[in-house]
Amino acid sequence: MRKPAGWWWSTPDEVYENGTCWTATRYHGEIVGLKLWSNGTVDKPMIQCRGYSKEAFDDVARQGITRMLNRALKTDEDLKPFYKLSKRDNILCDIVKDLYGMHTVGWPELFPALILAVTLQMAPMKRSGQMMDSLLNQFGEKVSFDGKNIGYWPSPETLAKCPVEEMMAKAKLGYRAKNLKAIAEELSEGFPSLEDLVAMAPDEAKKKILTLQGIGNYSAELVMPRMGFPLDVWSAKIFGVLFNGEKPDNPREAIVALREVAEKRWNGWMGHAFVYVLNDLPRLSEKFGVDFTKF
DNA sequence: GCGTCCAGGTCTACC
DNA sequence: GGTAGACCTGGACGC
Repeated sequence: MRKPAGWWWSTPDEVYENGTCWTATRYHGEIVGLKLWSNGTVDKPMIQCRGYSKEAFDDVARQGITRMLNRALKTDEDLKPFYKLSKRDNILCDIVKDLYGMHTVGWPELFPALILAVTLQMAPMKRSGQMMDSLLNQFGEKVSFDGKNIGYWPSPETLAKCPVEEMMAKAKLGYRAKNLKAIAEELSEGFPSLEDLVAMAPDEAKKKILTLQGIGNYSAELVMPRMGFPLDVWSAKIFGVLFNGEKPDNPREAIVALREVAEKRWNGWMGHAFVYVLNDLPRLSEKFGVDFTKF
C-alpha cells in the first residue's frame, strides 16, 4: 500500500516520516494515537499498527480499531479489475504504472470528513486550510505519544454545544458555521457511523448523507464510504481537458456532463480513476502538454 | 493603504 | 423541473 498524496488520512496534524505515519482518531469518543508503518511490499502488503490510549485496550477495542483500519485503508480492495480496465484506457494506462499498488482511502471517522467537505465549499484552498486549522486549534484536542504531539478534530458533541457566533469568530467559518453546527447536532444525536454507512447500499448511504444540512452532491461524494467522484470546479477543469481537450468555459455547469462521461468510460471504477488521476498530475501534465498542477 | 472581486457549493424563492 | 441569486469573509489584485 502507498500513502496517497494530497489530503491527510485522519488529521492535518499527522506526521509522515520514512514510511511511518503518526496520527490519531476517535474511538467510542476517546482519542487514540496511532502509529502505522509498512512491514510488507507492494506485492505482499502488510501494515503494522500500534495504538496508544489512556486506558489499556481490551480485545473488543483492539478488534474494533483493527476493523476501522481495514475499512479506512481499504486493505481488502481488489485492484486487479481496475488495472485490467486501465490497460486499454489512454488516460489511465501510464498512471497505474506510476501508482501501482495504491489503494484508495476511506475516512477513519465521519465528522472530520464532513468538516473537510464543508470548509472546501466556496473558498480558495488557502482559506479552507485556514478554517480547518482554526477548528483544530480552537476546538480540537491534542494527543501525545511516542514522542509526537498530534492535534485532532473536535467531536460533534463539542461543536453541537458551541454557539454559531463563536464558531464564526474563532474558526472564520462564515456562513458555513450554521451548517457545521447543524451537522454536529445531527451526528451527536445519533447518525449512522461510517461503519453503518458501509453496510448500506451505496445509493441509500448517499441519500442519508444528503439529508445533512449544507451537504450537497459534491460533499456527499467526498464523504461516501465507497470512493465517489466528487467533481468540483477545480477537478472539472482537469477532467474537461482530459475528456474534451480543453478547460470548460463554465466548469461549474460542466460538472454533470463530465460525470456522465466518466461514468460511461470507467463504469464502476470511476472513483478509483478519480483518485489515480488526481494523484499523478505531473505525469499527466507531461503526457497532455498541459500543466495540471497549476490549475 | 484602500476598494473591489470572488472562491475546489448549497439552498431557496421564484418562475 | 429548472435556475438566478444570496450566502461569510479573507486573500489576491489593481490602483
